[in-house]
Amino acid sequence: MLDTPKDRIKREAMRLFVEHGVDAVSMRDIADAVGMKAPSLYAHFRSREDLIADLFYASYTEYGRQLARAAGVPGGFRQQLEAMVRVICALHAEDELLFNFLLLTQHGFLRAVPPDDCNPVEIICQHIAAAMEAGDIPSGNATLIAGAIIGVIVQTATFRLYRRLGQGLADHADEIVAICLRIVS
Amino acid sequence: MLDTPKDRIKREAMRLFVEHGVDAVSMRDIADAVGMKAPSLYAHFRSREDLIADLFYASYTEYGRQLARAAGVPGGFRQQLEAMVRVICALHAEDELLFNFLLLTQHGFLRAVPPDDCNPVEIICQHIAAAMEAGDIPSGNATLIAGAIIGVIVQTATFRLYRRLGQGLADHADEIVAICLRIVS
DNA sequence: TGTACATCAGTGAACGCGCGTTCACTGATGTAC
DNA sequence: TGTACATCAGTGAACGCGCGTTCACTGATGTAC
Repeated sequence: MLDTPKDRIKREAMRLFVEHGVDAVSMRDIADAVGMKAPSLYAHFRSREDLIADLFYASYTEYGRQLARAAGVPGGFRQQLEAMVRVICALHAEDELLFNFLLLTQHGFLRAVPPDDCNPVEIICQHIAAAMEAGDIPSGNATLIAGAIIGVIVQTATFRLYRRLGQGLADHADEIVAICLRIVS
Repeated sequence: MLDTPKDRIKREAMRLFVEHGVDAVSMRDIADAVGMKAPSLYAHFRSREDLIADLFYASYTEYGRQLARAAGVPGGFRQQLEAMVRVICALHAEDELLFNFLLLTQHGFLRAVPPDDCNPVEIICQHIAAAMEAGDIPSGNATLIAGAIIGVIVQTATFRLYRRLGQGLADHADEIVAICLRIVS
């Protein structure tokens, strides 16, 4: 079950997209990487766009679900923020390719992503706003603070992608948590 | 001198790239927007790639120069950091289209950008490292701290791009400066 | 066991299309005498 | 002033190419009797 043709297509497509950019990779390129011919891909995905959207949205909403679960840990807001940051770091360590794919393709999709309960950005924004309302952190522009926290994480992943950092997010988790806590202080 | 054909081509190309994504815009699209036919573009740029690279690198290194100048203000490290953050906010206000273009296309170019004196990321990294050496801020992983600061700014611009924030960077400059100072505290 | 048939992942050949780019040409503008 | 010529931004038509996708077909595998 771990290596169905469909899974292999998804993995190789993701690898090529990260390596060369989504638009530089053709259906023939993907098929080659999997060891198939291009028409065979259409037995598994209705179209190229379908394949890409499947890769993006499935992963993005899964990230949202994991984040929502972490946000539900007992304790005060700072414990919840720490749990959220750590789960993102863990997701990066678990599948860096997937994380990088989301990082690189985000701008092609974010316009179309609905701001629902599985949207990671929305989840963080709402938790910051709630913490401000509850008086757990100094009040201010919740969206701006949420953006700052997301920015710290995303840019660290970007630095890792471009080899400015020698280790992944998980190896810097303590420092990233500390920075995020300073932002909400 | 402000409206040569070449300048109009650059501006319309940038607008279309930001609006639809670089790969979704053809030379014919750009020519249409300018009111020309596609072959005319080749009187001004040797190729499509040349046009895009020109747009990106010229702007990116110009940002680097402005940042380097801001970093040279007299005073301690915190004054310099504030000056750098404010100049980026000002650049955003001055030409939001250009800023967004750099934001959206960065991943297509960052692999190829040389880490020289005009690279904005490099400038910030080096200033943070120097401040740590000098004991102006607590020592730690300079690259990580630099990434955090860059992340705060970049993500704020991203939130603005996707209309999560109603105002540009310049209108939030005070808050962004405050967050960045907290990061290096 | 052998035969007929259903299933289905994968293929080879072909399609129409839009792309980046080339090139001979046009037509307006400036210059020489 | 008028005529001949140079310059040069812009154009119409055409090119070869690689793209996403379709479709009739293959060939291996499983099932029925």
